[in-house]
Amino acid sequence: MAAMRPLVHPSVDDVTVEGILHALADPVRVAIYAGLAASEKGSSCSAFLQLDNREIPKSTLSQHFRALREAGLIRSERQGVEMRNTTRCAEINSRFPGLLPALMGAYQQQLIDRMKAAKRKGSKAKSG
Amino acid sequence: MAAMRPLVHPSVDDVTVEGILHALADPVRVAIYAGLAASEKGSSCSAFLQLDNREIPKSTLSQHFRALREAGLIRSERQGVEMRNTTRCAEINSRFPGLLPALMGAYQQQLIDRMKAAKRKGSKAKSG
DNA sequence: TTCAATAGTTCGCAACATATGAACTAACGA
DNA sequence: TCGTTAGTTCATATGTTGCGAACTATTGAA
Repeated sequence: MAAMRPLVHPSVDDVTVEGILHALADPVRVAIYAGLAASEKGSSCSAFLQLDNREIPKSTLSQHFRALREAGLIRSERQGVEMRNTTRCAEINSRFPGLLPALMGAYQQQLIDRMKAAKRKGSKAKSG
Repeated sequence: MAAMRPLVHPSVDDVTVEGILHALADPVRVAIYAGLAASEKGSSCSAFLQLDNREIPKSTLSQHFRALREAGLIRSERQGVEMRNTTRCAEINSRFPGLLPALMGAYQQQLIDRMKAAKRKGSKAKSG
């Protein structure tokens, strides 16, 4: 028992904006997506078990990958004992031009702002 | 009893990308936001009780406005017996340049694609 | 004042979603 | 066949959402 059905990848025409936004409204999933986008040949799931100094349980991680997959943001294919995950950003970019760059750019901006804020606070209070 | 506390509007510096995406991952809220963006002097809540040929219960509508407000996307102020809701898109645009246009543009694209698909289907099956 | 009308909010609960430990499947190599 | 590594599924506890009913707030009569 416990079926282990094949992975679902929507066609690019079935990808929805609300699906993308929902998937990328979660910081963990954004970090995963950004990591995949940065790596040239994709990454396994377990590459993200430790993320941003935080332990992610692997069942949780599996759910996050599923969310990204079913939103159409990534493609996952088995490669031996592990999974090769890659972004589908080219496809999505051709359907919704500029959406993903804008999203990721805003997250990047937010990260910069937060680092600046942390630095300000750090110099004010000497040592957290 | 039943407190009716004052409306919460985050400062623009406290607006988060994940908050915006979560708020705009809901088609009803997107329709509201788009409606507000289109109207010159803002709209009341009840202007959206009927939306896209669908009845929205007013308690539900109230929650949607709250979600948009607390994500920092709109500002609501009482004006007599009703509420004046306006977008905060200028503020957000200066913090996350291009994010909102990209989002709304993608939704617009999706709408166009759906209309095209419906037309195709309509001419194939004569009268769906 | 008191009453009614209009516009939103809050409450309570049912339905749905999410996070995670435990138990599982799947591929590989010894 | 067994062990190992990688990921999925299940059960469940906890969180979130949708909506009817009951409430608050403001205005405008009477």
